Amino acid sequence: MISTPGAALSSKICFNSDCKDLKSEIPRKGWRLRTGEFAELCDRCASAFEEGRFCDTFHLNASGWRSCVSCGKRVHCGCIVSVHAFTLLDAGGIECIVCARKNVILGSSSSWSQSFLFHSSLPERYKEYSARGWTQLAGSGPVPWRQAPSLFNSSVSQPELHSRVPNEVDLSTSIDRLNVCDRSSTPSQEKKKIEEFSERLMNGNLKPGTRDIQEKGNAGINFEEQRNTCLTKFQQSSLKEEPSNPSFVLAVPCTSPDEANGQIGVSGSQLQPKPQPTPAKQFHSALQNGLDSSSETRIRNGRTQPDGRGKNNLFPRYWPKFTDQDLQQITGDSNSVITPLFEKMLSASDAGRIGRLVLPKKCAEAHFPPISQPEGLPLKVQDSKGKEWIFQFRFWPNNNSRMYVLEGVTPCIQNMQVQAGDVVTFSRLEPGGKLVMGFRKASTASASDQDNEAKNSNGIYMHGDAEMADPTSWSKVDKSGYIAKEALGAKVAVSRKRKNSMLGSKSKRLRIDNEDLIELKLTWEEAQGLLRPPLNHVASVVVIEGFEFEEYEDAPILGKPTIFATDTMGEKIQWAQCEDCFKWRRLPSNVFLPSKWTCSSNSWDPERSSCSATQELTDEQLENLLPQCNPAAYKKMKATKTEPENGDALEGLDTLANLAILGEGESLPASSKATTKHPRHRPGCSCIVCIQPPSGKGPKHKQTCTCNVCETVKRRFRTLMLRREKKQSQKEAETTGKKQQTLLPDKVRDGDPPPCTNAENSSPKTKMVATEGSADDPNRVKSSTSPFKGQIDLNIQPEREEELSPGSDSGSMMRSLQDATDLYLRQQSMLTSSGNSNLEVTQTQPGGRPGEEKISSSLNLRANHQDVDKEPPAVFSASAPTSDTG
DNA sequence: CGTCGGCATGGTA
DNA sequence: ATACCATGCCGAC
Repeated sequence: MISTPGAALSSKICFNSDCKDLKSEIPRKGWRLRTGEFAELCDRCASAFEEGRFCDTFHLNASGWRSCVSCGKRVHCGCIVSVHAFTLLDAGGIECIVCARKNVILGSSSSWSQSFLFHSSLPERYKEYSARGWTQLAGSGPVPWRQAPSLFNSSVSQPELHSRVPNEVDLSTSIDRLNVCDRSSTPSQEKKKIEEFSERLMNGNLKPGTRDIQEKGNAGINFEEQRNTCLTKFQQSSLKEEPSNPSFVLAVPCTSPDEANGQIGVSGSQLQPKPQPTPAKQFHSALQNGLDSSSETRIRNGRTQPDGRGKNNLFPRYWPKFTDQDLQQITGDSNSVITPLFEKMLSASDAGRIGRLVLPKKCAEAHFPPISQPEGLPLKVQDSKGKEWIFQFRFWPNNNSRMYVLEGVTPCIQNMQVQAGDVVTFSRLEPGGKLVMGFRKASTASASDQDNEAKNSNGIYMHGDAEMADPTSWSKVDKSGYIAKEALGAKVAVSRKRKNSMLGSKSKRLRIDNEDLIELKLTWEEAQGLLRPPLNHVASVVVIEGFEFEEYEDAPILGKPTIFATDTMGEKIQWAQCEDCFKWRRLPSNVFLPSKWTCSSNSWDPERSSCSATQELTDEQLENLLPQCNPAAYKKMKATKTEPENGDALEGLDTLANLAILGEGESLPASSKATTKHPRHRPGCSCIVCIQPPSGKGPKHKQTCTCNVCETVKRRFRTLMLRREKKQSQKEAETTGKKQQTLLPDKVRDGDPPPCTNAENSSPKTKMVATEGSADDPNRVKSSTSPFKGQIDLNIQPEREEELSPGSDSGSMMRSLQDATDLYLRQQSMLTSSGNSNLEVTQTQPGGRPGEEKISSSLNLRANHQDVDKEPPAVFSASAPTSDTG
């Protein structure tokens, strides 16, 4: 597909043989050819090339597309244009340059600094540390690394790297290379050598002269932190990037003057430059840097290992699950960047009086300084209050392996008032590379066991020191958790009061299972479907890995539930209910309503822009429009005069969304949700839905936020869209005939009530319905017909909940609304100017109790992937009645 | 006798 | 089958 260089260069035609456009007078350079010259391209192709979408544009049907083993993104590996967009992996497969670079950069930036090492007072140790400095290595050049040499040499897009002194560069990268080798493929002998070598390198960076306390026996003593060294400075410089160099943290086009091509923006990197995160949100960048950026698989499985070292090695249960609040609590200082490392649920042994915290081996090796002697090193750790502690980081030989422990943790653990079952988190604070320890109370403690934990100990992430958690900032989340706990009743009560609770590994797992016993029947997809852009906000479009996402300044909202239908003219419409008079009004299908919409806002039908105007729909029509969906919901929606929605509606939605996500293991049995299937949405999940404060309240993620949470949500959303679209296509192909039969637009006019919108079109939402039936039924996700238990009415009021039968089938209602959601999503993809409308989805919660609070969660992301637009909106089987019930 | 330190054992992934 | 890790065990103090 690439024509021969000579011919193309000499011609007036764009070098791209698939283009044939004329080059401009001053042709733009594309990739470097084997002759050394550059391909001369027309503007269009040059732009595509520079933006990294050349192969996507011109080689889509060519062979050679492969998927990045890390993020799953497809990369064209079959031409010269994209030759630098990927790197071949030792174990086979390829990794896109974004991931490859990210991993390497992560390795660099994640290098622990000695600032959290307590400097040993032992002379031997000093000898070891200082005898062989890393400058030796620096002078000897980079340690062999063959996978992605360009990753280390970029200067165009990573000026910070060049601002570093060469030694620093060599040190950081070399050590991490060593570590990468160490953790991945080197034989044990060599591994040991490398490990010790790297250890010396690391330790050589220590300053022998600074000595604060003795090596041992000082656990729990606070002290002033020591300042950093050049390695730390590197971390500072690299993480506190200049606004003009925003691409360091984000994946950047692979660019290197050392490369033959020197091209920029090959397909491996499709991220467009994003606004620089504010300093206060730098941890987002760090997170983004450290966390997976594009893999649905990884999203499903939880966060990726955020640190370069040990990446892909840690078990999911050790993956950190930090929320913004957590990070902010840790950082406090807005200039700090926090990088989650790992977390561990405290075992009885850990929390016992022995004061030994067993560290997961891979975590220890990945994130803590290498140690070659069993006595290890004293480690400085700062807790979330800013208090600093000294632990002895050491290991025991064990079965030809090592068992890493932190000794002397008892004072800290007692100080934090954590116990077995609680979770301790480790993260790194930049600048300084300080090791930060946080705690998260176990989520399932029964109230009787832990009255003092009250609402904060309900599975929503918080730090152990309860007084640190700002109650206001947690209000909504607390409510969510509170509801969850209430709804679950005794099910989730897990006693933790025994000091030596003997929470063995088995117990631990059971514990996790219990955490997941939130029988909320909403899936992530469902929750996603609830989210709408805020009103009257123009979205900024951010392109992430080739996908466009709309981002809004304000928190997303959940809009008014409407029912989509097709009128007799085949025009798509929707029915919305006035907030005041509860009459149903006909609206164009592409409009979106705020949650509190009234007739007076009905600008589309002036004649019915007042509550005094009659309703077009007859009761019968309405009845037929709704009941198939959900009698309970119908009852509610049909209600003509009940108390208006209270102001907590959105709160309730937040709660719902939180709960929904908490329960997102979806319909998996709790036991299988625990650690492997969907660790993300366990209690403590840090996904945006779980952590997002209610609309308009509390800190929000900015539209430019690139934190892992936001990125994850975006990717997930994208995947959701694709999946749904695919399903939709399949289903539509299967049921086209049926639909045609059910589409009887004239019937309504004749008095035949319109069927529920979802009656025939629930296919794309099948998966979303989910979760009905037994929680143990692995197939229930696929079922769209079984009773839809456990739904939550997002807008329900406690008073009204009483009318709802817990066992009532509101699934069809949900499906209806999901249909609407689907329509909305598709419309969003097609109608670029309709971002100011809203939908609202209503569900009922069987376990709902009067007085329970509700919150709302919101998120407004829109995937604009081409695939999403391929299919037309679903044809809704409901027709628009035109008769007026007067 | 209680605690500590180190190692061994066995369940689990 | 293996590695990991929770914790049991035991000698030293």
